[in-house]
Amino acid sequence: MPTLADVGKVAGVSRGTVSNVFNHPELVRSDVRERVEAAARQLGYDGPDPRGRVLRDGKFNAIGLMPPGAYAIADMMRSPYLRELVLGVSLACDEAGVTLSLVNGMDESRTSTIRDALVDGFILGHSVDIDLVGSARRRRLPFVILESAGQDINSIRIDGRSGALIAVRHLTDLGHRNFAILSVRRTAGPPIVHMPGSRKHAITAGFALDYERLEGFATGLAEAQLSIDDVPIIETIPGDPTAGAVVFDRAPDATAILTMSDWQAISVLDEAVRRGISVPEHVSVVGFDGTAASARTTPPLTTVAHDIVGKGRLAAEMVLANASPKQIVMPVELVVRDSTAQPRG
Amino acid sequence: MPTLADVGKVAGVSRGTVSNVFNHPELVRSDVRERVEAAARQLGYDGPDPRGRVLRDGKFNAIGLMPPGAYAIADMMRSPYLRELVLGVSLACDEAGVTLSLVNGMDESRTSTIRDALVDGFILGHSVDIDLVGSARRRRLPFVILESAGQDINSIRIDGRSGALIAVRHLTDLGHRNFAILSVRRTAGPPIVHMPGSRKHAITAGFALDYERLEGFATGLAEAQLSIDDVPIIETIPGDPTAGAVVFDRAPDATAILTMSDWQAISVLDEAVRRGISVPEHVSVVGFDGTAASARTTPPLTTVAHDIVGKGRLAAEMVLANASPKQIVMPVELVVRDSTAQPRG
DNA sequence: GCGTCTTTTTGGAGCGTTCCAAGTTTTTTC
DNA sequence: GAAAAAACTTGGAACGCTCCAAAAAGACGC
Repeated sequence: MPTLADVGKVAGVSRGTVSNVFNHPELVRSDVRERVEAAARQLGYDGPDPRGRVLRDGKFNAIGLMPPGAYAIADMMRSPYLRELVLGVSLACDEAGVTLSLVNGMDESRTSTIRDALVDGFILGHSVDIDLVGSARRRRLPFVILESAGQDINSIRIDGRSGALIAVRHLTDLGHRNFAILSVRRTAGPPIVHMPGSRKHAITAGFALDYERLEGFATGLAEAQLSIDDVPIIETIPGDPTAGAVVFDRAPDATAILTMSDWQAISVLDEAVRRGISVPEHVSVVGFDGTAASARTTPPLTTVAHDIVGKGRLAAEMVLANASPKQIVMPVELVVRDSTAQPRG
Repeated sequence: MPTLADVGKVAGVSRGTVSNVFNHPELVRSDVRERVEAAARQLGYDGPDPRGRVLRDGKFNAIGLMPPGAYAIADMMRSPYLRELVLGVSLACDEAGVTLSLVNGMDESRTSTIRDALVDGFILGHSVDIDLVGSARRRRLPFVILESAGQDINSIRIDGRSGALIAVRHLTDLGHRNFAILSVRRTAGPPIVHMPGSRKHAITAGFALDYERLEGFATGLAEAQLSIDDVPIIETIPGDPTAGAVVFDRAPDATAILTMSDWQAISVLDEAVRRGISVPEHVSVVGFDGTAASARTTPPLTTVAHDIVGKGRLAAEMVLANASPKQIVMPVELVVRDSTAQPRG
């Protein structure tokens, strides 16, 4: 493969001039420029090799996005939530003319991914086991971590506690007394069921966000003289298609199902159709996230919404701006649609 | 920032040995390894800088995906079709441990994107105006182009002609005689309406796929003694939310609407709801692509389906394998659901 | 202990570019 | 037509790494 220097030799000019022909043509006299271009054509040289540029400039013009938890990059296309997050990130990347690299990071390999990715900054979804923040720090690149707090680092998270609280209040106001909670399992594996009595207070390890939401649920239930300890809690990975079935099997008496993502709520809705259970007549369902998908289900989903696209965009902008660390908490809001109603008689 | 050489100096060993500690630790005696690791810790050196590695190895361990037509990378999250395509690509990337770079390419900048992207190969969605193939060739990297033919290059396309044909046959078999066609506009801009009589034979520039499909429609109509020249043809960009409205406004007598993507068909379905037109009682609608979304609409969409995820996966595998050029044509199949029925009396 | 074989370590070469201060040529001005 | 100013070109330095052939060190057998 010809290089800048080869072209220069043929055209009888220096490397620097050839470089200028491609990058700053206005600095080169036109006859020289033409000679260089002719030489380049003759050698089949099509402009500076990005590899050399990267070393010299030290920049990749790309940011990396790593999915949270046990997700692979393919899951970012499947999850309604992640899809909107990626949309927001890509909007900012489009504007900044920067490439978006979807970097994989299943568990152990996450840290090596961080070490080796060809990016100028990261957006990290949080992981349970791994010291992502430490790895990211060591790489000395700007980064934002989502749904996780931390001093002196960029983070964006939602107010999960309030979100959970308003969801429960909405349902208790409607008169519900029998709940089930569909919580998130953050590691790969089958659903975990915690029935009342048969469990410790603490639930399987999750993200900070998950504990917060559980707390919010507990507070809301307590306000209605109910205890979360009497509520079945089922944990599934977000895309688990069996989530709905497990809920109906293990909590048949619930009149209200609280979930931690729209994706899970959709699974519940699908299973309800399969079993001839009608929503909201027999059972009320509340989603979480407020994805576009939640507005298009049958019935449209009541959900705890936040601006996912805006979150993704903001995350990308923070990475790109590389300013001093900020911790941002995004507000949530209950969007009431048709999947919740008073319990029957 | 410390470098390999700095670490070597502190540990009293050569650069090569430090490199081995990080990349081939089994080649280094353990006491030396520990000394090097200590030196690295002391200097805050966290492993070889990927910039140097890229220059030396000449590989990026990434493939680039460029969206077709006037799409930006954000649109890949919006379009049901592209979303599945990206899913397929990312599945193959996950398996190969390769990063997926979403590279932008609005029109003129596409070729420079190809020149500069930090990837080992490309998957290109076709573009109308630009000589993508030429640029990709010059970069001398393996690439696949989608929905576009070409000698001596990798390409994957669907059999659009047959797809269009079976869609029309399905509708004429049901007894439909009044059609409208919702075609694709491949450049940015508002809908273009071609009414019978007021148009030339040729339609606005599109992809090869679009012409093929128009041909297939024409053939199918001719089989039923109908002429495509009597059919209103409306061209919209795929995500245009007004597509449905334009169709109903300009082709109010149609009992059957042929589209070129599920996304457009969904827009028609939405507009039908808004106007109180019921599908399939008042009007039949056929989608194209066979996305997962098409199975979840109300009513579920009859559509010309192909294996989009498989296509994306295959494209990535071809790029990764870098074998001799293949031209692949994928079969299509009519999936009959509930959006088509006999026309009313 | 000495030669032989094996395991480790070394340091030069090269990957292709861009920057920049210094040098050279061309143009302008009087 | 010479001096000054402007325009253009040059080539060394640096970016940080990995490979590899050769050198050095260590292990082993007798």
